[in-house]
Amino acid sequence: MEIPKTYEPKEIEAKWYPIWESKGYFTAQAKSDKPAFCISIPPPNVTGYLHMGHALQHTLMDTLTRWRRMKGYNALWLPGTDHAGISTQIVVEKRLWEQEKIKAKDLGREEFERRVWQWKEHAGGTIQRQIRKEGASCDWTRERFTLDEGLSHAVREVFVRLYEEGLIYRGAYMVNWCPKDQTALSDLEAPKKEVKAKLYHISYPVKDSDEKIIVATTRPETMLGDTGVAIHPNDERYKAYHGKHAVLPLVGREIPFVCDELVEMDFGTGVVKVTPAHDPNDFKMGLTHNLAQINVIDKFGKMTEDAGPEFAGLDRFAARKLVIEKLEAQGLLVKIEDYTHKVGHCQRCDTVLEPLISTQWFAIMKGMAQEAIKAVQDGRTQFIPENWTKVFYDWLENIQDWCISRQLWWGHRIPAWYCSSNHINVARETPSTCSTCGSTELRQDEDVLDTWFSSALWPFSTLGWPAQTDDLKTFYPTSEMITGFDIIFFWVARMMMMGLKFMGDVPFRRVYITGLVRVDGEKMSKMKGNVVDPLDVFERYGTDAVRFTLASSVTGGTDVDLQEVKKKVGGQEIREYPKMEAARNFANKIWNASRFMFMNLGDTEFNNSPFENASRYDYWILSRLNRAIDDISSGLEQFRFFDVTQTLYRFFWNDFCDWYIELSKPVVTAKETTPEVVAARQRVMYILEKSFRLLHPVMPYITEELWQRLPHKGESISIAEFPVSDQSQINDQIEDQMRSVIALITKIRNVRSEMNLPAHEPLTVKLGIKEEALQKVVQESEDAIKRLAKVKEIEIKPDLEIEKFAARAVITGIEISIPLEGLIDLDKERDRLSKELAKIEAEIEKLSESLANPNFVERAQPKIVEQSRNRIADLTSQRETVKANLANL
RNA sequence: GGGCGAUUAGCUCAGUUGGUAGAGCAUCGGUCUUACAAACCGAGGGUCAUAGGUCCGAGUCCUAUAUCGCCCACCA
Repeated sequence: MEIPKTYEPKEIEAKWYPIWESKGYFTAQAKSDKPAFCISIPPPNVTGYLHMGHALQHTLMDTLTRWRRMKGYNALWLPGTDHAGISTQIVVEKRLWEQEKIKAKDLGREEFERRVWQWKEHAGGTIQRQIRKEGASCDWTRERFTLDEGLSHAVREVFVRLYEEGLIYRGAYMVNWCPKDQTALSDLEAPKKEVKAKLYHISYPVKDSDEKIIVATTRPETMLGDTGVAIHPNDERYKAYHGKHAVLPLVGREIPFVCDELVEMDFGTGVVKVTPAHDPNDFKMGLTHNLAQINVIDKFGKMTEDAGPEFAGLDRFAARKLVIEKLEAQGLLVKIEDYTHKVGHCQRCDTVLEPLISTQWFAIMKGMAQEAIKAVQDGRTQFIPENWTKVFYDWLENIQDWCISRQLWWGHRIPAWYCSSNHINVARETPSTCSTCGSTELRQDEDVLDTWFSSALWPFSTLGWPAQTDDLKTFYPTSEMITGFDIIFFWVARMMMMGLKFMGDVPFRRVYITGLVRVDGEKMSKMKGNVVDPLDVFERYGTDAVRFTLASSVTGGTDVDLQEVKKKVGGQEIREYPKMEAARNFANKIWNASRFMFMNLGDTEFNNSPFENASRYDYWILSRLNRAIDDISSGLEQFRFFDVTQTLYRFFWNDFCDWYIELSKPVVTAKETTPEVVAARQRVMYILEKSFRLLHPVMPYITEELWQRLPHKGESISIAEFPVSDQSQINDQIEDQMRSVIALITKIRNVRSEMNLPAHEPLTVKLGIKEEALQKVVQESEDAIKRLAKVKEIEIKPDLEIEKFAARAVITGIEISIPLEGLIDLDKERDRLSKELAKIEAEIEKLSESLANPNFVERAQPKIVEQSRNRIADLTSQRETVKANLANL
């Protein structure tokens, strides 16, 4: 069979995915006797592109899904996309403007919606194609989109039920308003950012008095809407003002002093101006003290008529300047300080948000939040790593009502209709008459729901809810949720609440929270130019290699850091990723080990139990294999992806390639095909085949390709059984024995290298081995030692006599002498032995210190004490040997 | 202001009931040994951030401190 010398992933990857998909390997059964396993994908933006964060999470999800599928689960990885309200709408609006100079408003709602669908059809599908490239074993027959008919149905059902229960209400409250995007936002979409600003101290005259009080504000323009001045009820300094009024400068309005505990006496002067219409705190105080709400800023961020003729129409920031100028002119500006504080910004467009009072829909989350907390407390859902649990609790404990309406056109329209008398009709189906007054003139609410509202239903809406489908019965609760910490509140918490509310059970059993993918410790950003495009690196290193890299970078849920090395090639800068190179090399190693086997296979048939009457090293690799199976399985169970990949790497490269293949070579490559030779080939094939299956969840493409080339019949490794370990094949004794053989070979090589001996000159080696069993082991491994350490003659005795011109070494249980008449450099040998002696003595000293301590001997575990004694005995004998050899030089 | 995480070899990171510090990459030396130079063989390199404490014994547990990073919060 022709097989190239290096692994070329491109064609192989392109070949397999369509086969997997068309054969239906990833299609789960709605009803099955097998245990169910399900992961719902965190739906990416329908018009989005794959980034490294997806690649990371999808790799983990795919690895887990493939593993479970191979273990015989009815495994479902359910894919889909999110309509992503604001961001999609913004993208389409921008395109319309750039390409056609049309504003959305001019198109009208229906036409605009049609255009977005059009754009979705056109640009959509990209992300799905890219997910396929990752090798993701999603069940595309069950793909969902949040604006699907089915999901929209679920959204409506949930909205109506919550409304009927009084958990959704409509009202005029203060919300975060984005003057650019023209919509309300939830608190989560309004991250606070530190801003360098000024703190303006303004003096307000007290009515019927010559006194003035000083207030401090970062937003002087809002003073035009002040309707009160607040002080702390216990503040002695201002007791005299209780019940009095201040006269608002520039406006002349008389505004009352109010007492409120929200005021911090220690901050500034302890006096706060109160603008109920433009600050969340002031809004609350306004309600408490019945203060008027005067809107002086509109939804575009411009001053209103109520701000007065001089200010009306001005931008809020221009108004700020003008207010300051005027106050200064009147001598009412006391001072301006530099001040750094946090200001809410739009998550999408970074515009400084304006707190505004507006009529919106809200969901009351407190009760549901408590249920979600309980579900985690009693272990129905588990966070991994565990420390996210606390973050989750803290947020839910302090949850506020969720503003769920958005002033957008792209999304699930709120199922509320108003008659001409503004009676509210919330209904599953479009009503024809008002349920309150019977009016037939109904208009639907213009707003849509927050994107996250539909996402919150994702784990059950995608399985067919509210219909009681087989899918829903089989796969809910889903098994694992894998996502980033950045959407724990946006999404995970809300799924928990909605799942518990509407399904009566948690949406998933475990949540694995991943970190961020960084480059050289930095967040990726277009500005920095350090964005890594997954498709680009798939192309350059192979998808399997990138997957392996990502999986191996996942440790305790901490961030994944890709190192980057910049190289100039022909004046062009190329960015390389050493970890990916290493993983590519690993893939190449797998390729070449397989190549070795295929080259020597002939017409050898596959044998499921080729380990009858085999050699020690055969049983050794079998033991190593079974140990690896255990480690990999428990690692996958516990999301310990680093351990999984490391075990795969070490088992395959170090144990299998470096030792087993080398040890097997003479038999496997023999020209004559005796039954022993056939058996040896079958053993290599057996180990290799199991290795492919172990590797497959992480590296699906290369393993499928190679597995298919094996002589046995199997449809696809995707649906092959994941190896199960056989404890009876794990053999500590044999592993110990092989450790000695390996140590011996390594030591001889080491001496050769250290003594600068010719690389190819076969050596004669004398070994002093007292223990009979070990003697036997070494004797039986003579051929291997000769070949792998380049030795022509081995002599084994219980003790070695002193010899003048020889390099001497010692390992546990074995004394080594390599006669080097004429080749030896005595000074060099003396140096080498002295160093060795120093090492041994240092260890002896450490051990004897603890053994000399009676407390250690009494209190330490007996096992540990015994180990120390054995070790020290071994070291002491080694020391004597080295000393004697040194003295003889 | 609260909370969380990190600090181990030049770099990136492992280190699961406390019991002689590990890997990959990089470095140095040697090899085309017919699977693989994207390879093989060998070597060097760490007072585990600092200071205390518990313990026979601490990278691992406790308490402070420092530096970095992240999250949450209604001091205008």
